[in-house]
Parts: sequence; C-alpha cells; structure tokens
Amino acid sequence: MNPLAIPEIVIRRIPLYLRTLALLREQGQTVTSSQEIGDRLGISATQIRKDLSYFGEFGKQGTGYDVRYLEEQLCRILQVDRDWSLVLIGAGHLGKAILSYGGFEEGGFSIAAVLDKDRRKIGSRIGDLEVQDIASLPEAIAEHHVRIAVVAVPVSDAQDVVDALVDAGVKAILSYAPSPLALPEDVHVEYIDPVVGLQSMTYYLDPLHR
Amino acid sequence: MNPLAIPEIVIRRIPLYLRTLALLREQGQTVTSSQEIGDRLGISATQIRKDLSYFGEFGKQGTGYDVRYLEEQLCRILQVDRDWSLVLIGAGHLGKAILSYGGFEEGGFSIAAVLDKDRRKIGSRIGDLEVQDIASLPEAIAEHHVRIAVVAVPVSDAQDVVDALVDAGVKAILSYAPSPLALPEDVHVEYIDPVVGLQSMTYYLDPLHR
DNA sequence: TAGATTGTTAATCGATTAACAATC
DNA sequence: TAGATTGTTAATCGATTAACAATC
Repeated sequence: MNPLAIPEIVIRRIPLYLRTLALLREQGQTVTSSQEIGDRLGISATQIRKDLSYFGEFGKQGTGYDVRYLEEQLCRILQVDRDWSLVLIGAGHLGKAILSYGGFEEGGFSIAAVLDKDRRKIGSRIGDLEVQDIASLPEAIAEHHVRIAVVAVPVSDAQDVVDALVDAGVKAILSYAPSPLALPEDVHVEYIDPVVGLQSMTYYLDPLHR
Repeated sequence: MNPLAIPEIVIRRIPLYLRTLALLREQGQTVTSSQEIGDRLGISATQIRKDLSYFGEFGKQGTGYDVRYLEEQLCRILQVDRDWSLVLIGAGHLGKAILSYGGFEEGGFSIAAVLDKDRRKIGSRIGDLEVQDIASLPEAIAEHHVRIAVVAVPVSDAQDVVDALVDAGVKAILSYAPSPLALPEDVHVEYIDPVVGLQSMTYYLDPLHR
C-alpha cells in the first residue's frame, strides 16, 4: 500500500547489524565494511548495502562505514536512541532471569515494574524492584509511560495477561509463552520460543541408529 | 543443489503448526483444517497446504486433517517423535529458568546435564541435576549421547564454550548469548535474543512527543 | 447429491544477487 | 593515481498466492 514502506524483513535485520557494530566497537574498531559485517552474520555484503540504502547513505566509497556513526544512525532509525520503559509480567524463574540479564538496558530498554498475580510473590523484592499486584497494571503503565510489555507467565495465563495489557494501552508485546496470541492489528508481538528453534534443528540432524 | 531439498523457511514453520495442533488437541478438537490453523497463526491456508505437500498427503478432501494424526506425522518429520538429550551450559539465573521450564520436555527434549565453570556453582543441585564442572563436558556428552547443547553463558564466554561443544561433537546449538558465533558449516545454531525482537518492534511504534 | 476442503499448478509477487558506475 | 568500497539498477531467484480439479 505505502510505496515507501520498508520490508519487514529488512527491519528485522537491522538489530543484527547493531549487534555486530557494537561488537566491532568493543573490539576497538572504528571503521568497517559491508563485507566484514556480512561475514560475521553470514549475510551477503550486497544485501547489507541494499538494506541500508532504504534509509540513506551512511558510508564512504573506498573506505566503508564509521562504526560509531552507523551504529548511531541505525539506533535512530529503530528508535532505540531513546530509553523505553517496559513492564514485566511474571516474577517466576524466567522473570528473575530476565531482570538479572543486563541486555535489555544495553539495548535501550529499562524494566520499570514487575507484576505478578501470585500473592506469595507480590511485595517481594527482585533486584531494585518490588513485585506488584497484577491488578495495579493500569497504574504502573500510566506512571512509567509504558508502551511495551514482556510476558513471562505460563501459557494458561498468557492470553488473559495480554488482554489486560492491550486494555491498558500497551502497543508491543514480547511473549515468552509459546502459544499464538490473539491481538488487535495495531499491537505488535514477538515470540521467544526456544523449542521452535530446537525443533527446526532436529530436522537436519542425522537420525540416530541404535 | 539437491532438487528435493525442502526450503528452510518451510522447516521453520512446521514447529508452529505443531504448537497449534497441540493447542487444538488440548482443547479437545479432533479434526481441523488448513483454514483454522492459518487463522490462529496469521498464515494463509494455501501456504499451510503447500508446506505440508512437501512431505506427503495428510488430509481428507471435504473434511480436513485429523489433529492427532497430523501432529504425529509432523513430529516424525522433524524427528521429535523421539527424545533428544541436551546439555545445558551455564547455571546462572537463565540456566535455572531453563531447567524449571517444562517446555523442553514437552517438545521432545530432556536436559541430561548442566555444566558451569564457576567453582561456587559446581556441585550444587538444581532440580534433579547436580551442576558439573565444564571440564567434564566430553564425558557428559559421551555418556548421554548428546548432540544438542543449550548455551546460557555471558557473551564473553560464549565463543569458548561453543568451541568446546564443537570439539566434543555437538551438532546443534541453541544460544542465549546475543552475539554471532563462529561455527563449522555442519553445526546448526539458533539464537534466542529478546532484544532483537524488541528493537524491531520499536521501529513501528509512534514516536513519543514529550 | 451438494458442500467443503484438500493437493497442486501456474501466475504473481517480493527478495536476493550480480554487475557496475561513482567516487573516496 | 590505483585500489577499494559504496549505492543502485536490472536480472535472477525463490516464496506466496490465486485458481481449480479432485474427491471425501
């Protein structure tokens, strides 16, 4: 419909370019090339240049790309040049692992509140945060201007939680519950499902003969 | 090269079909259609029929698919009609969350051993398992006939761990470390990276005006 | 039978890649 | 300058979809 719309598949590769640029920067490299980024990711150099060309010109012929500059530009494009507040639903083992993982902060996200429905968990502290009652979801979301939620609850609770999130105005959901969720069209969702990854790898493994 | 090779993108959708079939089965449904599966997943019915046709004929005209039969066949195709032993590397918060998550077992995988390099963790128990020294990796892999590993260690350790896994004969790796790994061609890898998912959603969110 | 749904072909659509002029 | 690498066009490749005969 929109002739300027950028293919979603391109958008999904930009975070990978960012990962690679961060790595190169940490290794002290200041300049890189589409070839080098591609080699690291197993993607062709042409594809990387083509992807970037949707957004502008970021390199210099003969030289390549300034690592910091390109990183900065891609952050701006993905809108991660600002900080996004998240709410985390679910304070079980997975929730705790998510809270202790520094990668969200590094990626431009900060977890502003943790909520759970379990009375035994509500009020307990995890790191800097106190687990809140899921009933106070609307307040937590309003207070921190949250538009993104991370769902780390059992499959059986996931749809209810997601319905509540949508009612509270959340526009993007990262779900660790491995079941397809029903959502309005204007709410984005991404699934984290390790079993899906494992199951597509077993297809390629030689069958065991024992 | 191989004219009979099935597109990887098709293989990656089969686990999603399995998820949906399991859900339908749990809801007591015995028969389904490509339309219904597609509606749940946001995929066209035609695509599902086309995907299945790479492997054979599983339905009945006018009726649809027997839920249990199709589930069984797809499990067979992906080789998850058997049990795969995994080793888990990393006994931190994430490792514990992975161990407490029942989804692996349900999906055809069982975690046979947990290993870590941290002296303070080695010897401690998590659930049914005792954390082993990473140095005993080759023995653990041989003992349990392991060909798949789950990596839940910091980025700084990931490449070393993966090198050791490859040396020990592992052929598939599920990595929670968000950095591209260097691997031989015959070793499969899947990445679990929540930040990549979040960062591609922020692209689509309306910019905040404050 | 009539209605429903599959499996498959051919057409369309979109993504990747090869090639190369531009230029640092 | 010569060599390197970008940005972009056109060609190729592959995936999705529309259409429909087959048939339960």
